[in-house]
Amino acid sequence: MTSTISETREGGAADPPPARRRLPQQGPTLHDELLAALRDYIVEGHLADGARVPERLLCERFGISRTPLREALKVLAAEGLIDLLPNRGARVRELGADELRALFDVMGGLEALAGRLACERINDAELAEIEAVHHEMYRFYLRRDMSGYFRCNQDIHQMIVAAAGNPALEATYASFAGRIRRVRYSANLAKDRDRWGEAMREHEAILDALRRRAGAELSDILFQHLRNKRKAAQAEG
Amino acid sequence: MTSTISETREGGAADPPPARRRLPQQGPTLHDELLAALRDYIVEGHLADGARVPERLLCERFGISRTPLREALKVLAAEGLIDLLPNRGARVRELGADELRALFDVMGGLEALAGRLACERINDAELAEIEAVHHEMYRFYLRRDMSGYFRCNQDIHQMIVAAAGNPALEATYASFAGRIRRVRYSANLAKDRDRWGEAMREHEAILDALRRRAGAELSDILFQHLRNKRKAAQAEG
DNA sequence: CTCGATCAAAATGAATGCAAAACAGCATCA
DNA sequence: TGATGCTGTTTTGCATTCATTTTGATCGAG
Repeated sequence: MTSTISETREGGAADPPPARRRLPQQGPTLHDELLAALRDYIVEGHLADGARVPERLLCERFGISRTPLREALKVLAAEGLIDLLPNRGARVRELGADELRALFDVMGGLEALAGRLACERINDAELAEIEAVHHEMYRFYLRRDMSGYFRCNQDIHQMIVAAAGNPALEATYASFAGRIRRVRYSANLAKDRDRWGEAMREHEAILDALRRRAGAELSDILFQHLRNKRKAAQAEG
Repeated sequence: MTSTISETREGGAADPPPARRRLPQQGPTLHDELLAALRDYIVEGHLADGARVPERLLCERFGISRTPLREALKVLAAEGLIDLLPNRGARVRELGADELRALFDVMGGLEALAGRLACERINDAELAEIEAVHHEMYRFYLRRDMSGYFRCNQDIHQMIVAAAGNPALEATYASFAGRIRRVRYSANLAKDRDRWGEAMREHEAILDALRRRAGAELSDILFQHLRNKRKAAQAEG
């Protein structure tokens, strides 16, 4: 990621503007890079919930003027990552339990759709890839390696969405995933051994339905899978 | 709609800026109104497919400067209504057959989700409302009144989405509906008597599943319903 | 006559400037 | 002592300005 936009480090806030480079705007637009950088910055959780997002500060941090920053903020507001209060600046959107549930349900619906579409298009090679990751995930499960398990888990869901071959779906899914990722729902499966096993069984069912190209069935499983995931995450607050 | 933003009429383009009023920014933000106005303007199809969207012109039309307009354009680009080519301005996004199919599929997935959620929450009063519109639609069908039929049809789908009680879903659904509405898919049911009857039967099934609160089943029906709708629309291109 | 290069005009991307609104601190008063 | 009104500062929203790129046209060569 050799981006033009680079965050100056977080700790020392008293940096003089680091001599803005004036490279001749080669390929990608400055605005787009800034947008992506800001989105990552927020999704990664560097800003506290409900925290003000002062323009001035971010301008200095990213070394740009207010105009492109404000454009990016409008887009992020439209995406639902921040709230834009008139004359009162931007705040990181806080997610109440209800909103979080709503987002999870939409994620479930999107995955359900992805599963249905994937059953129509997926070929054996793609399926084999997913199966490979699935087995890797199973090994992590046996070893009780949560971080590895999570990584595989996320990869599988992402691969199903990709297998749907629907760019609009993929983009929407990514957007919702970002909104949810902000939340620290440490769905701590280690403390809930039952849920972990249940999730593993659900994944077996997912793969089985996918192998059989059973679209409607896979759709249901995926939606319920997300539901259960949400419940496990919220139960533990 | 007594909006601050009002389009000057379309025909005469040689209007001098109509003495911009400087009211003290009362309630709603100027930017938001502009955004909504522009979105409507594009969704309503006032701009040809792939047409350039010249900033200057729109600035004069809406009586504002380029800054808020450009902010709105960024948002619309993020929503997928327009393409923003670097240094080459904005163009109304053209939808090829593939993209249109992808959008329809997502709409189908969203409606499927809405149906599932609606089955969990809907009460008898809401159900009765939908049934009322359904019967009204049936009367339009018997009279072969397409425009009335379409209106009811759209209302029903909207009501199902609303009954899901999920703001995020509702917003996403509205966004996709706007993107699709741009397309002139005159799903001319008059010419395809069979499809019209079939659609009517599908709606009967939808209502039946909703009455029985059969979420998964309704989900399938709605997705297939959208699929068939798309096929009918595209068959006639 | 067609194709390519050069140059003026327009449009875009970003920065700066300015007026209005919100915020913070202090003084005043009940 | 606590609430309230005033004032200076900061922040936001929009307009304007500047630099760069694209666009269109004219001219010339093959």
